[in-house]
Amino acid sequence: MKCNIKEYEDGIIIDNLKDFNPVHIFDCGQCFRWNREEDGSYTGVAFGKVLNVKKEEGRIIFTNTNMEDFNNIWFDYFDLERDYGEIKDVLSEDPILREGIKFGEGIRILNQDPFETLISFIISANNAIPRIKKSIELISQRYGKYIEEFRGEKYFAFPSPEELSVATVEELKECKVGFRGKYILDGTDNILNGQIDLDEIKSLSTENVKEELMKIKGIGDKVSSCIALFSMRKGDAFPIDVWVKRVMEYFYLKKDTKPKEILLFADNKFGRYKGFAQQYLFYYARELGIGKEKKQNNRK
DNA sequence: CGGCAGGTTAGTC
DNA sequence: GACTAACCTGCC
Repeated sequence: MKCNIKEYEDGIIIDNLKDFNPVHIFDCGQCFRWNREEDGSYTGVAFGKVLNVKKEEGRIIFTNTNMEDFNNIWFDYFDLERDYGEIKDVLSEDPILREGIKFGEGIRILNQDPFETLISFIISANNAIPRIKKSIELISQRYGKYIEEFRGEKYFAFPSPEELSVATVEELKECKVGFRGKYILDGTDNILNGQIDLDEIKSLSTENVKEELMKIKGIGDKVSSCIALFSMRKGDAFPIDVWVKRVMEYFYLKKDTKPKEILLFADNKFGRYKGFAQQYLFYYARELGIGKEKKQNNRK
């Protein structure tokens, strides 16, 4: 990478970091523990650390960290070794995606902790983002380790499988997970007793990763694709939620289409980068307000 | 305040 | 194999 990384008293500053837009990274549904501060920066928790991220005059400022943590955790977490220029070049061959890339400029797919991602996306099923965030926060407060206070807020790590295994369905209900409590426990069980080894399945093909993950109750096609894409470097995973379905039908298929067929189409069209394509399309859809035409009285 | 959003399961055909 | 009601909570 040709960018300039400097350490300062409370963190790291990077000049000339291409393809890094905090808004698009944190606001595209891939992560749930990042929150916007009043100054426009984002504070979040990952791998037991609290970090603040801000883009200012083309520089990226990582606050509350140091060179060691940056190298050991954040470099990989933010997928900084990946050349998004190459991905954008390939995807730009499609004229629709060329437009989408403009709106989603600076998006990166994070490499998150697999267990946290697994539980988070079990919670995401049939759920809305603010509620998902709330549940994950409550679970972290209740079962995770206290990390520190940052700008007046207390931060907790997401629990390990061991820490979460003491939970009961009743307790999880208090964390607002609704009917998903039993799925969370089934997932935790499967990881704890070694039925599914997340580090091991990482090396499988996307299709086989999904198959392994779907052995867990509450994990189907969409959720397993999200876990593969957002925590296991499976850039060819293509999670199809209602929004992706709408976007794909609107731009390409022009008619009601089953997820299986959408996946097939995406595979032909975008190939090994279809996971990234999905992220860019999401922004294009948002910009154009696709899906809102039926109910105009929406936000924004 | 009733209606609705949102993936997966489990049941029915 | 395809189709669909039910699941829980918060927001409109």
